[in-house]
Formats: sequence, structure tokens, C-alpha cells
Amino acid sequence: MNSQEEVIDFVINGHKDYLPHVSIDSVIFGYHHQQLKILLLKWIGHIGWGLPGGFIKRREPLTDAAYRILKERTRLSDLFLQQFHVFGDSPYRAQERSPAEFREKYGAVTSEDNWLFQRTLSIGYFALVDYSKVDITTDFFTNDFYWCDVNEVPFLLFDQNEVVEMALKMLRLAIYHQPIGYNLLPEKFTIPEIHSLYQTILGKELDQRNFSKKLLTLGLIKKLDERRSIGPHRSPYLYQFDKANYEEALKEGIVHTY
Amino acid sequence: MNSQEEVIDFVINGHKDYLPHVSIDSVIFGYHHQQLKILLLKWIGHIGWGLPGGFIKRREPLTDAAYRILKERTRLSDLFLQQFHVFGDSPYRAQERSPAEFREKYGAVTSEDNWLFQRTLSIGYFALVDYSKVDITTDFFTNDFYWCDVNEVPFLLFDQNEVVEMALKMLRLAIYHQPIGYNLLPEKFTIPEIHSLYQTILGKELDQRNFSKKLLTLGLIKKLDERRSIGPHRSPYLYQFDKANYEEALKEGIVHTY
DNA sequence: CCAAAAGTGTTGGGATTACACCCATGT
DNA sequence: ACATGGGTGTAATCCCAACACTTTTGG
Repeated sequence: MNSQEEVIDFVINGHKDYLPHVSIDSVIFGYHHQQLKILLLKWIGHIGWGLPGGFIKRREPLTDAAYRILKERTRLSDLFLQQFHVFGDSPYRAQERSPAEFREKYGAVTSEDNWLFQRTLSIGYFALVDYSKVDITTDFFTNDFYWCDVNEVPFLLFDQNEVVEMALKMLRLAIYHQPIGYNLLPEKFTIPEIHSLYQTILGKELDQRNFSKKLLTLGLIKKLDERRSIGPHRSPYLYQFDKANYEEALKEGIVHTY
Repeated sequence: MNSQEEVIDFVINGHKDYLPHVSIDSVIFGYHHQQLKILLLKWIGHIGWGLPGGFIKRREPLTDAAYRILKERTRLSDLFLQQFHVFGDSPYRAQERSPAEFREKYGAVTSEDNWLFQRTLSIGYFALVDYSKVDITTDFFTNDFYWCDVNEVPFLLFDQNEVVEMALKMLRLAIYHQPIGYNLLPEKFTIPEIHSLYQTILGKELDQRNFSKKLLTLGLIKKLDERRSIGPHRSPYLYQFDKANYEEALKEGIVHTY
């Protein structure tokens, strides 16, 4: 969506293609160089930053919509994506918005009952990506983006600070129940790499010996007979996720602590 | 909603009061006499049983809507109610429904684009109630109800079997993270009572000694200096939830197994 | 006194934690 | 040779699971 015409058409006719009253907000966690960040977009006409999101097509399965929205933004498919909450309580989510606002901001005339300004619930999804591999697309509505450290999130649009907080909480809960990392690490990775990933997500230190013991005991990863060369240091062994056990654990859940 | 007029008005004009495209489905778990059941309703015009549910008012916070729908049905407020998933993937949730169907079933004429027949996502909530204390209300759409054992759920409308399964899974997950029981037990209860509640929910046996030790260690309950007289048997001590710790655990979560 | 249900403690094994030194590698 | 980061084992503790007999009560 890049030309002014497309945008006007989306505003005027979007309700024919998309469901009104429901949107998807994605908290895209990016991991790279031992930092956990989230993707924020500059929505034009608003001061401040907001989350990526979108609408669901009229006949599109919900999960497909979530993947599509993510893919349009990041060009990635096949990543860890999980629904975590529906937001519909904050004043921003219970009231209508003003079309007058839109007129001012985008210079377009809309009717009072335009679909975009009616009350909209938001379904929160979180995703995990390696942000160095992502090619972020902007469009007419969003002319800038940045990766923001999870510990330094600025004031966001609407109730989105609450969305981010909840996403982080659910991610940290999820990591105790599901294996995480498949989409954030190269296919073959070292213990220090996955160790540091988990530490970053949980925001706390994990004993290195105990950590690798645990992952191996759970059967989630297996040691390979190869090493990675990392410059002037001892070469770490490479590991791989044990696909069968990983899938099993994703489905059945794990009960443990790290 | 009991008269035919009210119903017709709801069908024709409901979209002025309620959000289209989104509904709430409630899985109401009822516990009594060591049995875990769910509330099913007979929706007229459909063969088979379905879940209670409803729509969200245009300006109503989502959580309020969930409580209102539950209260209209059970006359209970102040109970354990938790959002657990949004359903929008099954063919039933991705397609429109046919107004012709409605004409046949209810004898009312509706336009092709009536709000009730458009695609509707459903937000799943589960609740825990003591079903002996509940006074179920039926209405024009639902002329019968029954409490169905969770192990004997029949084929339900649309994708609702999936909803029930997920609810049960989430309830069993929740019981490991949050204290549960406040709304299902009298204010003062005995260890055998709460023990049996947990066994029923989890569908498995829990060692009595370890179980009470665990609850006391966690500080969730405290022993009172009273006993309950239960006929020709030894009188069990009464316990109470420790409100402060219970609330804390609800908010912060618990990591443990039983 | 009998039947039914409640109450109560200990132990062994497994898991978790805490902890520090040597090894490998490229420059 | 050295600086940097990787790899490895053990001991103490805690937590969990398993287990059975005695007490209380009303009829």
C-alpha cells in the first residue's frame, strides 16, 4: 500500500475485503547479538511509535491472517507465531475513533461511520525472528521503523504498551512450556548461542553447565560431530534441535524450570 | 429475549447495539459432587447441543461482556472467568452462514447481509462455577440445557468441540499456575473437599498427604480451629484460602507440579 | 464395637543448584 | 605465549513421590 490512491481505496472500500471491528497486533521479537528487541513502526499522522498490525480478510482463517501480516512486513514465513490475548478493555478499544482526526491527518474525506473508525478489538500475536535476517517493508501508513530494546519501550499508540507487556510475559511463560529457538538460531548452533538466547529472553543469568545438561536431558538438542570456528578461541561443538522431540515438546508442553 | 418480537428485533437491529463479526463462547465448568461438567444449551433450529455465548455491545469493554453473558445465563457474578483463545480458523469460522437457513428455522425474513450471518470470530472464555448454586436461564434461542460430563461431550455445533477441548486443556494448564477453587468451594472447606476438586479437574489421583502439604507450603490455604461434622466419621478440620497469598499467586503465577 | 473417612511422617531417589579449573584456538 | 571464550564434573541440598497405620465419629 504505497500510493495515495491505494490508501484512499483502502479507507473507503476496505470493509468489503476485510472484517471491521477486529484487528491483529503483532509483537515481533527480534533477537540478534544477544539483544531482544521488538519491531516498532512510525505510523504517519501519529506522534510516537506503534506496533505492526493489520486486518483479517473476510474469508481468511485467522491464523493465515496473522502469518500474512507478518510476512508482508518481514518477508519471513515459517516462524514461531503465537496468539496470546485479545485486547478489548482499554478505553482505546471500547470507543470509536474520530474520522475528523483522519481528515486532518491524511487529507481524505471519510464518512462518519467509516469502518476504520469504528471500535476495533485487537488480537495479539507474538513472533520470534532473527532480526538480522529480516527485510522490513514500510508503506504509506508506516514510513519508518526501528528495533527497540524490550527494556526501553517508549510510549506507544493506544493501549499498545499493555500489549507489549503482556506479550513479554507470555513469551517468558511460553519458554518454560515449549521449546523456543528453532526460528531464532541457525540450523546448527553452539551451546553458548542458545544459552545466551535463553538468558536474553528471560532477562536473567542461567548457569551454563546446568543449562546444557537440562537441554540434553530433555532431549531437545543433540550434539553433532562438528565444530564451529570462531576465531582465536576454542572451537565450540555444534548442536541441532532433535526434531522429533522438539515437535513433541511443542505439542505436549514441558513442565520444568531452568 | 423471550418473545418472537424481541428476537426479530435482535436479528434486524442487533447490529446497532452489538459488534458484528465477533462473539463470545463460554465454556462453563460446573463442579459438584466430585463431578466436572460443562453447561450445554439446546439452540432451537439446530439439532444437537452448543455452548452458551453472546455478543459484545458496541461500547462495552470485552471483559464486561464476558461477565455479562455469563451472568445473564447463570445469575452469578464474581467468579473465575478467563479468556483462553480466539477461534477463527475452522471452516465454520471463516465462512458466512446462510440467511436461508435462518428463514427456514425461525420463520423470519432477513436480508442477505444480515449481521448474524456474516463471518464471526469467537473469543473463548472459561468459567468455573458450582453448578448446584446456579440458576440457568433459557430464552427464545435456547429452550433447554444440561450439564454434561466433560468426558462425554456429544457433537456440538460448529467448531465447538474444539473450543471445549482447548478450554479443558487451558484449565488444566491454569491449575498449575494459578490457585483455583475460590469460586467452587464454600468459604470454609475441608482438605478432602479441595483434594477431590483438584483430582476431578485434572482427571487423575493426587496423593492426599503430599497434596495438603503442598497447598500449605505454598501458603494458599490456612487451617482453622474449627471442624465440620460429617456424620458417623471423624470430623475434618476446616481451612480457608489465605486471601493475600491467593491473590498474589493469581497475579504472579506459580511454577510447580502437584 | 464397627464402618467409614480423616489425619499424620518418613524415607529414598532424582533433580536442582552452586561452584572453578583446564582446554583449544588464532594471533 | 597469551588472551579469550569453551568445555567439563561433583557435592550438597532440596523437592518430590511413595507409602500405611492410627484416630475419630455416629449409629
